[in-house]
Amino acid sequence: MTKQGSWEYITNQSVIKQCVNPLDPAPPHKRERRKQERPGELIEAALDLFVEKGFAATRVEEVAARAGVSKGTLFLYFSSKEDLFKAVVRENLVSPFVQGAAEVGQFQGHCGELLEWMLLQWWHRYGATKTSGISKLIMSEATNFPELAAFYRHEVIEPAQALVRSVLQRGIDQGEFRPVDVELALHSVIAPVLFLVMWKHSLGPCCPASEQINPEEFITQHARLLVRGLSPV
Amino acid sequence: MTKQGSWEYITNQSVIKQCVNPLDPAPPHKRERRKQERPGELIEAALDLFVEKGFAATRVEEVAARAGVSKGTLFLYFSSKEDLFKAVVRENLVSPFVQGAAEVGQFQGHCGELLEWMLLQWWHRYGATKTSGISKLIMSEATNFPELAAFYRHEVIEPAQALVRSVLQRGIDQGEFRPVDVELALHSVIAPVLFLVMWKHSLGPCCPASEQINPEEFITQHARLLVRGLSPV
Amino acid sequence: MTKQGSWEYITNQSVIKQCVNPLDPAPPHKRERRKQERPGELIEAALDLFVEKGFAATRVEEVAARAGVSKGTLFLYFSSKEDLFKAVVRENLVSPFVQGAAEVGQFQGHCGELLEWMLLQWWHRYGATKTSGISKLIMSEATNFPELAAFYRHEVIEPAQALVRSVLQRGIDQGEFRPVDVELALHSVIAPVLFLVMWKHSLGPCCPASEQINPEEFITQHARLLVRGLSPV
Amino acid sequence: MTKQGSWEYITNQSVIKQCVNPLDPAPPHKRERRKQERPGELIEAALDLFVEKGFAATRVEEVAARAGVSKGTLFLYFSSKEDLFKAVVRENLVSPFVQGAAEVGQFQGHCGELLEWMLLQWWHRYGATKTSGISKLIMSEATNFPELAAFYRHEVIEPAQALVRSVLQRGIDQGEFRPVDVELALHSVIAPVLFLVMWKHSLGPCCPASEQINPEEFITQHARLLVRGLSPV
DNA sequence: CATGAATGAGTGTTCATTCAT
DNA sequence: CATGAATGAACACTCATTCAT
Repeated sequence: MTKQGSWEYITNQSVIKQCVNPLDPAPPHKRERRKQERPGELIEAALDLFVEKGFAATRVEEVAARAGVSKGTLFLYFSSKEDLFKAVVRENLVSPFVQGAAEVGQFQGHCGELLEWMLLQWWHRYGATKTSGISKLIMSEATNFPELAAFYRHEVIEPAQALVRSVLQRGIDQGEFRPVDVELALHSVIAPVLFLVMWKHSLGPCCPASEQINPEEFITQHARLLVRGLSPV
Repeated sequence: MTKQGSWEYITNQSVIKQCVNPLDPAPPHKRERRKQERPGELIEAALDLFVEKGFAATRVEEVAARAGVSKGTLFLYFSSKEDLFKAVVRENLVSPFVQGAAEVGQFQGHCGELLEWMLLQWWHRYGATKTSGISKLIMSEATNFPELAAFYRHEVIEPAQALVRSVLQRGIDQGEFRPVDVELALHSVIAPVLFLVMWKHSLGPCCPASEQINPEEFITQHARLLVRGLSPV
Repeated sequence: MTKQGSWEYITNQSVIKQCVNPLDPAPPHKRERRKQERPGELIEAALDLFVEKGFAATRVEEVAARAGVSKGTLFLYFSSKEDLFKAVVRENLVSPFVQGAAEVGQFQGHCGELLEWMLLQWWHRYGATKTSGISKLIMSEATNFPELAAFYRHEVIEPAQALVRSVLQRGIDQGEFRPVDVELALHSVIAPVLFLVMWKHSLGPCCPASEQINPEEFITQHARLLVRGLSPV
Repeated sequence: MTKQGSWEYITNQSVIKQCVNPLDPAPPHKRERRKQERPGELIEAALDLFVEKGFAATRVEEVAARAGVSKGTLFLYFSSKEDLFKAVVRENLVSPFVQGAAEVGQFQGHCGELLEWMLLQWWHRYGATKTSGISKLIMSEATNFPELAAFYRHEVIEPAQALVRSVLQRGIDQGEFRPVDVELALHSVIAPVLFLVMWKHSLGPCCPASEQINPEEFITQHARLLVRGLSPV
């Protein structure tokens, strides 16, 4: 019970965090507006550019320009380019599972259907959005920013895995799935969609239109393949 | 006789030496002439550093130093940093792949088994080695070096996809697999192993031992899930 | 009163200072902000060094140092070494020429006199100054920097030729000169003064005083020889 | 007399020099041929390249390659690139006036005709040939190689000036020319043809065909303009 | 003698970071 | 607070010169 409680507490915290998020503040006084919004505007600009060009290839001057301030001002809010990068990742690490997890918990019905629905939801709410660039960013720069990698693992990967794990386990418990190794199967579910995100932000853009993957179709077929592979008999 | 004997002995020694360590033959001179070995040594050093630090963050001088030569010497063998990278890819990905593809062509038997075998082979020969860092590197830096990305797509990705595609198609033609969309299924096969490689070179190292994925087990189960999912009835 | 007087005196001084040496106004700060003056100072420094050592042999760092700034600052104002050179040419050759050409247009009188006057003016305003080193420089390095050569031809040579051509043609039309081939005659006018410039910046300095050419006398006599050679009867 | 004798002696010397010139040796033994010819071949290759690209832009490796030897071999014969440059200039400083001077001395007739003939001869024998690149080279690099400039002045310029001076003086003495300042007039004669050489090796090649100067026509018209300008009445 | 592999100081250019105003 | 001019340490790449063979 304590565990569950503390888990809820953490969840709440992160929800609160999301509200206090400087990107979305209560309407401030006109005079202070600019000042308070600065960091958020810089982070937003930086997110775009980091995702598009990577950490090394993004110039702070460009970030500042896109945020409509001077280069010097950027360093007033972030002590270094690395610091800015960390802030970008931290700020955008809104786990797309917080809300989704609740819905999943209330889901009544076949786990196979749930799995397919979950993956499609994940794609629509996260994978298809700009924010998914964060995942690419983290995988790309993990070795240079191990602390961010750990942060991401803890805040995003593990909750996501827990969610998928619970669905798979429920499917097995209900006799809907064969008793496979859940820890391994979990990656069969997650890997392709994470890969999709990586692809979208790396090699995808340099492939001709004829070779583009249709994400929804791919996810649907993949989910069905897996569910069929998991089903008993 | 003694003289002759000792002479023979020396001869043998140097022959042995050559077999044991061809990189260090006879007393090495300050200015060694090893035109034959240089490119290989440089490629090896470059592989290590590119994998470790990424393309942009690796300085050519470092590569040269690790190969035991000066900066200028590197440019004697490779006309640019990009050229060096291409050589690394050619040497470590293209050549081994060509060899592997030939073996697949000769395979007689169930396509399901072939699929599993292919993925495991791919893991042992490539995924498990440091060379697989190249794949991570490419995905990380593709947007900044479109020429490299195109080169990789053309030389590595497309041949690999063609191979998997042919196996899936054969399976369908032989009635072993259901007539799924091959272009989509292909990614269900490849994505998880590529993701495994990404993971290994990014977030993997910051996970505790307890959360490590056992690659062989994962690949085996994944292949079987897919094959089961693909099988008719 | 003394105070006021001395104050006035100081004010006057600084006004004078500004007139005498606008480069050193008020107490200079370590990090001076002189966006207005910088380009001019850099162009001036570049002119000196280009003339002295040639384009290729001049290092941008040296130019920056002579202008009292760092290497990076130079690139704040000029995007490349070639760009800097073009600015030097524009500032020192193109602008003054445009002004001179206007005066020629207003000249009323004998074309023979005009020719002599033009050549002498050209010498005083350009040939005799260090700026004329640019012409030598261009001829020396034209083959290596075709873009610069084309730029110079277009911006300097052709306008100058057009000017001389127009004077010759007018002389012929007015019956003051014989109807010679204007395109050839044009070079008889220009070549000697350009040669004078080349000489001044190449072999001249290594000739003993006794062999120095007096430019004004030479130009005067040359002009008169030509005019006499061009006159009818 | 002594003067004249020593002058002749020097003339002979330089003729002898020309014969001993490694570029044109008596047929040597086959075995030694290569060795003896090396420096000459290198100098020839270097002349071409220095003329074409200037000193700084010519790479010794290119010179060696054009001469068919390795880079190392070049340094066997010339201790440095500068040394090679000096050898090129020295070796090619065959005064085109040695033979011409004799012919001029024997000329009987109008000095005006002689002047025109001299300039045309000079063009055909020197200006139009590859060797005229030397003049361009020297003017371009004079400031970097003052000793070569002095050498050139002494060996080429002064004899040439003496020749032209003598013709002008004779013309004045014979009442064929007006008594102008000979030292100045001399440059009116020489400058245009030297300029022609500079032009040919610098900006000429980057001008469109329509703007090319026809050398013979220019020299002819220029000579006639001058002679007319010099003639009395 | 001739080679050519190796060197390393030097070049133009970029960009995160600083700091006087 | 905000600016933006200035900095200087890098970096990829070049090339005259050396020297072991």
